[in-house]
Amino acid sequence: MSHTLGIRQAQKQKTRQSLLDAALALLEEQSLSSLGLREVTRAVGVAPTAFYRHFRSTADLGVALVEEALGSLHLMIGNTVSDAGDSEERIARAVELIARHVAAHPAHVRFIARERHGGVQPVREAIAEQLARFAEEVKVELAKHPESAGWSDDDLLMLAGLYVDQMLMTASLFLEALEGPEEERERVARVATRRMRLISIGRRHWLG
Amino acid sequence: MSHTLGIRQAQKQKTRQSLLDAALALLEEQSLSSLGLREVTRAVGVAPTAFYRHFRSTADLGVALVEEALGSLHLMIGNTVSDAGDSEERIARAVELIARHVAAHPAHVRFIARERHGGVQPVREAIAEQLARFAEEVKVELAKHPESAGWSDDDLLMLAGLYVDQMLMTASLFLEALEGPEEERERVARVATRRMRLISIGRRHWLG
DNA sequence: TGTACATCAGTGAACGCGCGTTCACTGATGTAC
DNA sequence: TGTACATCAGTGAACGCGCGTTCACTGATGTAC
Repeated sequence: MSHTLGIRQAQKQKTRQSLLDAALALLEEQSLSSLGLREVTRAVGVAPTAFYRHFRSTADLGVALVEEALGSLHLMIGNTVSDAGDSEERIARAVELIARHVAAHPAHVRFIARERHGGVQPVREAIAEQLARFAEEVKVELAKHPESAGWSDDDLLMLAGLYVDQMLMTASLFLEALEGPEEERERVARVATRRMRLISIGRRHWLG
Repeated sequence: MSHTLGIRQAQKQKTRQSLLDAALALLEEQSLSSLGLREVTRAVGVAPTAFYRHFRSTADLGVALVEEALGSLHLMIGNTVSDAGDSEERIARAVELIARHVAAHPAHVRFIARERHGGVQPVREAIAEQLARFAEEVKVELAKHPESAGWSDDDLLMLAGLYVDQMLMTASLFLEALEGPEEERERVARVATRRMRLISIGRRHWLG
């Protein structure tokens, strides 16, 4: 049998994950800069001091949450921005995918939207870094499209950044509509689709 | 002589403004949800209990800050989106105006960017309300442009919202570049200009 | 203009409470032989 | 397999501190006559 984690390591991982989960839940109604260490450990059911076995501070935990929330999204990008289908199909796919992601991971999306410009510097930086990576990856995918012929690398990165920001904006709007009626989410999807369409039209006519 | 405020009223206003100023300064390094009432009064030099003569809570103070930060911006919109000049001139004017505004009121801009998705619901709502008003006003201005012939009201509002979000995004990027070298701010201006240009091109080809 | 009373912005003491951090500890898990 | 020692995740008491809120107050400003 291959390497399994020792009992001790496995238990530690489990506690760490419980701390992350509890923090994420508590962050639905406040910002990271007001999240207390004791608040988190109380929610998990461990002693306050146990926190220090896993994180130096709540800011440190926040950085771990950024990794958890955005780290796994890189694979998704290839599929979303891939050159399969025409422009209109790609837009519909992207909006649908964002809606699904928000419904599946609302707390993660809320955390990122909230802390992107939040009061905790290391967390802001971690998010900025991940988003820059996203933009880079989107750029690479966009470059594969035939519509990108003749585009400078710089212009492609500009367009990629515009898409990334638009995705985040859309995710945030879906989030606000999550508790409301289906009708509201459809409205968000429609507006997001038209925004993407307009950008897409601008893209086609960018040169000449 | 016309009606002047009584001495008592004038002094009260002054203290209130001091509380708002002190809070805004403290919010450069944290979020509203972690801002303490005693922290604010200490910075001003009044007793903690004096706070209650002006605000029910820090959330209440936050709503007042939203009004202060965004309330005065409505007039600016007419000038920015007015139909004077061609598209390229309008974009340059808007980017320049955003840069100036960020340089003149960095703390206000930071506050809005931070609390737009922040942890304090009444403040989020106040910001959302103001931004919706902005979008509405931008829509009205856009409708006056000749390029808007044939556009539905709904599509104009979609475009207006895209512009408003773009302005906020740009303001936030200028803010991050505020402490750095001039070169960095120019980079932000260039990218923002091209984004607006792309949107503007999409706009021209939206119909047909 | 002067007087007597009302208003109310800001005070200061007091309260109970939860915070982050330290420290020496315990006891289950891991490791060497 | 069994034993003896090392590791280390989680404990629990203790600390000093700042928090939000209450309350009765003071004294300058406002108002009525």
